[in-house]
Amino acid sequence: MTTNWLSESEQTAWRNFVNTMPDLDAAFEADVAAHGITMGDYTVLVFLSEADDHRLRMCDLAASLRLSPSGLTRRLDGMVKAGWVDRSACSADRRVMYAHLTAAGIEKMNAAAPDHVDSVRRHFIEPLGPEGVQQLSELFGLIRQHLHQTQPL
Amino acid sequence: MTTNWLSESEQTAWRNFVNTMPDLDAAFEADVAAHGITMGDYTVLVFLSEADDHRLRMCDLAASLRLSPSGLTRRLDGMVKAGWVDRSACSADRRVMYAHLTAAGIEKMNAAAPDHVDSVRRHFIEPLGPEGVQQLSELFGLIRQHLHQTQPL
DNA sequence: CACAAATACTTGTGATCGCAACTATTTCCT
DNA sequence: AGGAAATAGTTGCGATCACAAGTATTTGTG
Repeated sequence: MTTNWLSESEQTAWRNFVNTMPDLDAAFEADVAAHGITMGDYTVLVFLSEADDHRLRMCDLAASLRLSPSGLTRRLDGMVKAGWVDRSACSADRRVMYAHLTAAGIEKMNAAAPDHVDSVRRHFIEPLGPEGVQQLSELFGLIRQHLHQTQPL
Repeated sequence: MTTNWLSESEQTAWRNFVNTMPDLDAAFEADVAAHGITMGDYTVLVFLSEADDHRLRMCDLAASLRLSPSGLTRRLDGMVKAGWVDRSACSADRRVMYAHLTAAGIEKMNAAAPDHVDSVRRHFIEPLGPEGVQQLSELFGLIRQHLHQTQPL
């Protein structure tokens, strides 16, 4: 059987998507860099700031970030050194380490968050318009749903 | 002035998008791994196979791939070692190196491309449906257009 | 209870990639 | 023509991240 190649319009859609994504990522990265952090750092700050007591178990945080255990260990190394996060043991389960947001980390989060939201507005929300936002939300909902049915996650 | 936070629906759209992207990337990566290559390798194969004489100047290829010059040098190191690409000098301009697809590289491309297209169909085209593909194409066109007007590319 | 299996985390190693610095070559300007 | 500036590529270095292996602790099973 011969390959079922993409049609003209499918091709265009795919390329629009694939070519835009790296630039969009780069735009967010560039904006948040004004605060001396990366999007990776920022995402850690987001999850910790939303958590009870501003702390999460390493394994839970790794899952949220889609990061391997070792990846999270190394990322936190940097953030601990920067003073935004510290580690604390868990008395109930001594295998567990908590990642805990420091005062400086909260401060950094509070400084960066409004600018990041603004960044999302400028690069993502505004170009799409209200209808576009709604459409894109549904479309990625479809992709996400299909992935979760299909992928051996 | 207080921060102009995202509305409920904007929040949902943004999270649908941000949470889905890594999984979608991972799905493509996992599919193409069956051929012993990464999406990075695959993209190199695509650009070279579409080029005249199956070769491109390093700088042009780097720009297409959105890779730094050094990044491309290192990536090609691996692909040369694997035998899919070789380097050749340019007689007209002795600063430039061509990246040139080998017979093995063409073979690898021909083997991987149908499976990758199938992968795009399954994870991206089919969940969206014909209308969704069209919508998403337009939406990313808007984002792309806005980025290019705004960003100091 | 005891021991196997699962879980949580860290470390060693290697891949990917960007920035800065460097060499080589070409182009531009006077 | 001649020298400054631009362009093409590589290398040193450091950051990020995953996989495999190893340690420590807890859970589950006979």
